[in-house]
Amino acid sequence: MTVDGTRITRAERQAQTRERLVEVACELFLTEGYAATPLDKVALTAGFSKGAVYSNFSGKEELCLAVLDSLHAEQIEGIVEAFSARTDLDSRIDAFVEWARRSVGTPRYTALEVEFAAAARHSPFVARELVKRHRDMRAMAAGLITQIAEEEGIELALTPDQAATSLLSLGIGMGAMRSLDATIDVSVFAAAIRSLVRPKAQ
Amino acid sequence: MTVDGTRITRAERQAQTRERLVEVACELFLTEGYAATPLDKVALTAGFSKGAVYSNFSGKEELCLAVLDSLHAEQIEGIVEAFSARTDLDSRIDAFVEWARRSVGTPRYTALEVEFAAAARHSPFVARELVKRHRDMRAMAAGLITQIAEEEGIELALTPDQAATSLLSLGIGMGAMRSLDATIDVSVFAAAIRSLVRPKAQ
DNA sequence: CGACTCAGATACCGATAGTATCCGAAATGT
DNA sequence: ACATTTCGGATACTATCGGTATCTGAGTCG
Repeated sequence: MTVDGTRITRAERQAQTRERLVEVACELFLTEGYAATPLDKVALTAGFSKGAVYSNFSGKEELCLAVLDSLHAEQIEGIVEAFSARTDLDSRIDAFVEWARRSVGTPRYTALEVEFAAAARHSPFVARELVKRHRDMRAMAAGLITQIAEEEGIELALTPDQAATSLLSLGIGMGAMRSLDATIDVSVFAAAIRSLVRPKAQ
Repeated sequence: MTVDGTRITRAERQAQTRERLVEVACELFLTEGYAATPLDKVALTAGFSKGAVYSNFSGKEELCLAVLDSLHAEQIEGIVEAFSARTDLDSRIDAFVEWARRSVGTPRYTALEVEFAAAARHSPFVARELVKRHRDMRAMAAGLITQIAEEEGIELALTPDQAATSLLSLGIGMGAMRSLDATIDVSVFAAAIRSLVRPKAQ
C-alpha cells in the first residue's frame, strides 16, 4: 500500500528471486559443474544469501532439477526448429546436425545432466524425476520422427521409439565424450542418423 | 629377516595394500557412486586408515582412475570374447547384445565413469587421462570392427572409426540412461548395431 | 647393531550442504 | 490506522569429507 508506483506483491517478488536463482545456477552449473559449484556462490552471485535458496527449493538437487527443466525446454525448442523447415529429408538432417554441432557437448548440457544423474542417484525422488523427463524427451523425439517419416513418405528400419531411444543415447554419449574431448566430430552423428533413419527397403 | 616363513618385502606389502584398496573402492564406487563414497569408508573397509590411500595414490581422483582401469580391462575382455566365437555376423551381434544386456547400465560402469568425468573435469590431468582411455577404447573397437568386417566379407556404411565412435556413444548413453531407468531395453542396441553395421550396398 | 626410510596412522584444516533461528516488511484483521 | 500474524530471506551454527602435516614403528641398509 505504499504510494510508490512499483507495487509488487510478495509472491511476485519471490517468483523473481526464484527465477534469478535458476538463471545464475544454470550459468554456473554449466561452466563449473554441479558438484563444483557451491550453493553459496549461486546465492551470492544472484545477490542473495543461501537462505534464499532454501526458501525457494528443498535443496541443491531441486534447484538443479529446475535448471534442467529450463535447459530441456531450450533444447526441445532448438530441435523442433531444426526439423520444422519443411524441405527434404537431407536438409532436415543437415539442420539437425548443425544444431547438434552447436549444442551437443560444448555447452555442457549433457555433462551436467549426467553428472547430476550419477551424483544424485541415491535419491529415489531425483531418480524418478529424471526418468520422467527422459520419457518425455523420448516421446517427443518419437513423435517428431513419426511425423517426419509421414511427411517424407518414408518407412523406417527401426520403430519410432527405438529410433528415439537410439538418438537420445547417441546424444547423451556424444555429449559426454565431447564435453571432455572436443576433437570428436559430430559428423559421426550425421552418419549415424542417416543409417538409423535410412528407409527400410532401399 | 624374521624366522617366519611368510617373508614379505616392503614393496610387496604395499602392492597388496594398493590392490586391496582398488578392489574395495571399485565395489563401493559402483554401488554407492563416486562422490557419495567417502575415502574414509574405502580405507576402513579395506582395513586401513586414510593415510594408506594417500601413500598409494595422489588422492581420490587417482584412486578412481585405477578403478576405471581395472573395469576397462574387464569390459574389453567381455567384448572381445563376445565377438571371438567365429560364427556368422548375426550370432556375433547376438552375443554382443547379450553381453550388453548383462553389462550395460546395470553394473554402473558407465554411470561411474561419467560421474567421474563430469565431477573431475576441472582437473586437466584427469581429463587427459580419460581422453587417453577413450581413444584406446575407440581404437580397440575400430580394430575389432575392421577385423570382423574382413572376416565376414562386409563393406560398411560407416568408416570403422565412425562406427566405433557411434557404438561407444550408444554404449555410454544407454549405460547412463539404463543406470537409472532399468526398463530401457537393450534390444534397441541390437537394432541400432544392425543398421550401423549394415553393409553399404545391400 | 645403530641410523635411516617410508608405509601407514593420527590429528588437524578448510570447504560446503544442510539446519535452526532470527528479523523485518508485507499481508491480514479489527 | 494500528496491532497481529505470516513468511521470504539473512545469519549463525553443525556435520561431513577431501586433503595436509606430522608422527611412529617396522623394515632396510651401512
